[in-house]
Amino acid sequence: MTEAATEASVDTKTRILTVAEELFAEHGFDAVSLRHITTEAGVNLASVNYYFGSKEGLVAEVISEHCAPINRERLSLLAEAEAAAEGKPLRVETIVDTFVSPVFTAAEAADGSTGRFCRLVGRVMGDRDERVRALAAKQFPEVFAAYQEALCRSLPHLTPEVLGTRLLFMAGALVQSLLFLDQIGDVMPGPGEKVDVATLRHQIIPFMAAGLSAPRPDDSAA
Amino acid sequence: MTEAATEASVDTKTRILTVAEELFAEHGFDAVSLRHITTEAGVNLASVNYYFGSKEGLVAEVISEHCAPINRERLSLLAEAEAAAEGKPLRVETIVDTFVSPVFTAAEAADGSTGRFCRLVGRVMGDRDERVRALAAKQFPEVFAAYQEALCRSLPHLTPEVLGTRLLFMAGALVQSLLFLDQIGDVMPGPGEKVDVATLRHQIIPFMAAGLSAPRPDDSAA
DNA sequence: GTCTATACCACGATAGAC
DNA sequence: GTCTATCGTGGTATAGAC
Repeated sequence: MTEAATEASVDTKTRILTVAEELFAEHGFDAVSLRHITTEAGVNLASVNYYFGSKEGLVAEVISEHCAPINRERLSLLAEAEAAAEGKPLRVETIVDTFVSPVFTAAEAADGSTGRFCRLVGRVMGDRDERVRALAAKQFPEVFAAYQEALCRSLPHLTPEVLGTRLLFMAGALVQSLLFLDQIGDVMPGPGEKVDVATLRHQIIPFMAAGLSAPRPDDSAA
Repeated sequence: MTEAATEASVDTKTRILTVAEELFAEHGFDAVSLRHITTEAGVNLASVNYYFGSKEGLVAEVISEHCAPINRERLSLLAEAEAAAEGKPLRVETIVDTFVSPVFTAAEAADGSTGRFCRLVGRVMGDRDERVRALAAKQFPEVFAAYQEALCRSLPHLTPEVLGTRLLFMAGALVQSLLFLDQIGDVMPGPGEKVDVATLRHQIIPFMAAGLSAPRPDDSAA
């Protein structure tokens, strides 16, 4: 941020980040020690604290590096779709697609297994440490507002408040699905129904679109 | 389990459990040390290991004590509804209600703040430690199967596989909503829109019912 | 500025005395 | 069944070399 990075510092810093990302995705944030990371990266233990301030700082950096481009692509795809629609409200499925697709695209683009990336994303939002979640949530308001606005135009029978809540439901379903991807077999009793990322992506869009488009809560009260 | 519990041992064990539940809900599973728990409970540090084997064992016990009654009530409410329907398929909203209500009932019944309980439930499923999630998932197949069957009857146009996946989406949305309840203000950009448990409960049912009832994935493919 | 060596304190776990 | 003492490992802070 403040200093012009020399080659050496960039090397050390990125080496830490690369290894950390790998190990965090594989074993979780607090199952991986700084000693493990620094040994694997061939750097000194204290350099983590030097470059990132703390372990949490390192975690935050890893999170940022993954979430920022996804959110940027979301806004970009949404803007594209809106430009193409020329003022007309978008189909809800289209809106959902721009929200969901960047996540799966990133998952497939990640070198190595896609499962690793999914677990990392899932871990971020599902983390029990409030500070970690807060870091992830920090990037969200802008994205949230854009989708809320788009949905308001497409679903004029619903209030912004209701749509806001439903956006949270949507994000929750997505995140939790990613988190449980690797142990779906444990919770599904059926015989080896394996659910892969492609299936998930294909099935989640109609679910979300229908949920978002549901009648007003008051209309279906028990 | 194996030994007949004496008064003293029960006292120590339950005292640990009570304090642990409180502190876990408040600060998270690994933010609370065994020393913190045992000091607060007025028992010796080693007694946790004696009664629960490990910290993870204690966590598992706390989880079990919360999830088991919720899942029992789910099955009970579902069975009641099915008995009342006399063989006819249930309304999807009814099914969703039996799934969601026990969670919120438990949240409101918890002495102290309801937020604490919500966070605990959220933490269990959102935990980054796979072993913790696996413990929670262990109780699920039975519940999962019952709901999958009920939904198949109510939504005959959908396959069990699709409904199974949507059940996961539903559970995910619920869990993640609980987890983020206390920091919704951070992610929602609007001016102080506070979302309380009652609102959440009221709004989540139509969302889920509509999502579950959505057309087959193939029908709405892009 | 960048990096290293090292010391510190809190944690979970366990062995063995009582 | 309960306690004390202790072990290995964790994150963190700092003094000082380059």
